[in-house]
Amino acid sequence: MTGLRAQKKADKNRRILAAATSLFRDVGYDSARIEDIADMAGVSVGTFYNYYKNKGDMLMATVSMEVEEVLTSGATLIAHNHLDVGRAFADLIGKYYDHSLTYLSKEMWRTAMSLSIAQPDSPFSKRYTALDHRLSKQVCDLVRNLQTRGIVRKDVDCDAVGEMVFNNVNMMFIEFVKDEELDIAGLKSAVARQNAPLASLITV
Amino acid sequence: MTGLRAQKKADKNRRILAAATSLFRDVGYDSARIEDIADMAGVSVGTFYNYYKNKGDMLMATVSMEVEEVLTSGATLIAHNHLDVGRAFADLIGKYYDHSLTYLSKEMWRTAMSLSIAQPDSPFSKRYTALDHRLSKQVCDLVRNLQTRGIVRKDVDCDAVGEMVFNNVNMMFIEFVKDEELDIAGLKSAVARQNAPLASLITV
DNA sequence: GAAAAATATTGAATGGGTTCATTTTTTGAG
DNA sequence: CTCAAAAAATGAACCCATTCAATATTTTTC
Repeated sequence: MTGLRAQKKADKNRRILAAATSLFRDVGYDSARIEDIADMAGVSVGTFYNYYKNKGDMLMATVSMEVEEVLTSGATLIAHNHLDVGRAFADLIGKYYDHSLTYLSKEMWRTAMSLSIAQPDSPFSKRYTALDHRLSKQVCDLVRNLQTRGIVRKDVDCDAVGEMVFNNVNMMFIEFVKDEELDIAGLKSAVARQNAPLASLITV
Repeated sequence: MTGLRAQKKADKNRRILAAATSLFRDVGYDSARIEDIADMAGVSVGTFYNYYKNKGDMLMATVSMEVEEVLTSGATLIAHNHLDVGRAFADLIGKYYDHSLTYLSKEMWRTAMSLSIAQPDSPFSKRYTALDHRLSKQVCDLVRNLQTRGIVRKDVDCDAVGEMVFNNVNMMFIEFVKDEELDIAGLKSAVARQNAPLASLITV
């Protein structure tokens, strides 16, 4: 009657998540063995697999959290009354990039991206891709908002522009996580430079 | 005195390459076991590893061939006297996409991309990234060429535009290889639509 | 409250990429 | 031709993620 089962389950889930997060950050994703995670969580290897489909699935919990928060913070920003297209892009993209390393390391991002490309039919990839699309839509929404408010030319295809800007943001982020040397400031300024022509030309 | 050693080496290398290419295409990259490749080539597993650093390294031979040919065919196209920016983009990008599945399957592309992100310090990734940069430069060159010939506005940053267009091409290609349903015609038209605003606005 | 059913845990076994100590082959000097 | 050194080939052993049949625990039924 206590829901003992559910209680234990929740507890174990918490312990496994904590152990994995800690080890991923500590020794890196690749070096964190399932056995180590299970040991640290006080369960067996088999139990780990009852809670998570596989090692990559573990990452999604964290990736998901990271991106959901990014989306939320982006949504509030879109409502602002931006006066300048380039500035608006920089603000939104800045929010994305600034938040990106809150829960995930570069290595964890690389692994997540790598998995989502390598196994596109896995639930992992599906979820990752869905998050990407929501981010892309958000950039499109920003462009549409600017157009409605008369800042962007009436004759531009907002989705086309939004998707192009987002794809560029994404690709540059891949380059960023591939190189431990690069920092967020450099990333931002490179993207701002790339955005400049488009931003200025679509401005009324 | 015959250079017997060198001769055998070249022969084995050829046999391993042929076996791997054939199996990757036939049963897919993941299902092709090193043991199978070695068997088909008539060598031992250990010998495979004397010739290729690892399984992913095998792919690079093919990826490299594919991209080198794409670069060559792109280079001749840049010299043409394009009159329309959108058309010029579509022609170059079309060449890239049309050639992309000559030697590689979508699965092989996914694996190659996935590896290049997951292990950025590996020789594999370095080579892959270098090829990507050359492609990006080629798009920049096209924009510069159009600007020199008075078709693109004098005040645009050709590299910024070129990089943005290429990054979008690349990201869309990732989406393409992630989904076995998508075809090249659809890919081309989606990218053309995304390019349209930028192409029209940078035109004199 | 005892037995049956449902659910969860376990760790040894599996599979495939990669390594490495040992063996075989080739080369070149005498 | 002979033999020692160099180069190449070999496959059993290793590492880890993942699976699964056996075991243990919790819940439900009567």
